[in-house]
Amino acid sequence: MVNAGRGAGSRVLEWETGLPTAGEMTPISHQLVPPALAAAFRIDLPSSSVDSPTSHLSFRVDDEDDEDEEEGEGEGEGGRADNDDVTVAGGEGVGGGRGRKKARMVWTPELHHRFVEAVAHLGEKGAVPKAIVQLMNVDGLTRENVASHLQKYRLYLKRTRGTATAATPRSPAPYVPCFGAKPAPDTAANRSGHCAFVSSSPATSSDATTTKQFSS
DNA sequence: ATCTGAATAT
DNA sequence: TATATTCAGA
Repeated sequence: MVNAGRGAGSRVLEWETGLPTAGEMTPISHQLVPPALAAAFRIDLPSSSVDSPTSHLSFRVDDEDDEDEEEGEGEGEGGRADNDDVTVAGGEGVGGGRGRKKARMVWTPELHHRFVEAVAHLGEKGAVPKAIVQLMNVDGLTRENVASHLQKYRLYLKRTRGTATAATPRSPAPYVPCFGAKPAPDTAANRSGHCAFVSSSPATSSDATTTKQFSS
């Protein structure tokens, strides 16, 4: 019931402009099993029940000093507070930073989501790495990281639009092209227009690997 | 100096 | 293979 009519093209314009706001459509953290019900059934949940959308915004980097790349599964965060600041793992973050080398950055879905939102709010015009990095406010994230990802992002958008001859049965494209809209005004309040996150991956249970970057 | 595109590396 | 990092050009 998604693809119904494909005759009117101008209808898409309205669709783009009438997109819901982020806060209006962020119930991604919907719990399949309510705590009360779980308690009633004595179901043992992983532990985390309510997690904020922008709480654990931190990407893990794989430290590959030697040639040993064997990592264990590190899972289990305990305390969580209203941390709006995003931090990056692998380095100190602020201050001097004496870090190490440059590990491979892992663009976690949440991090990528922030990236997409930043780009969407900046607009096609001001979607420059510098602005994105500053808007994201991610400690540890450098422009190179964003630039690289931005390149991929643009390519993905181009691909999605270029392949429009009949149909696209190859890539369902989990993301919705945000480029093309957003005039990027300076003083005007950016309100309408948001990147719709159509995740068509219900996942069996607890799957955090829903967003698999832009695959071909 | 920053941004974009392509090549390379893992 | 895919993704991230790095190089090189505008």
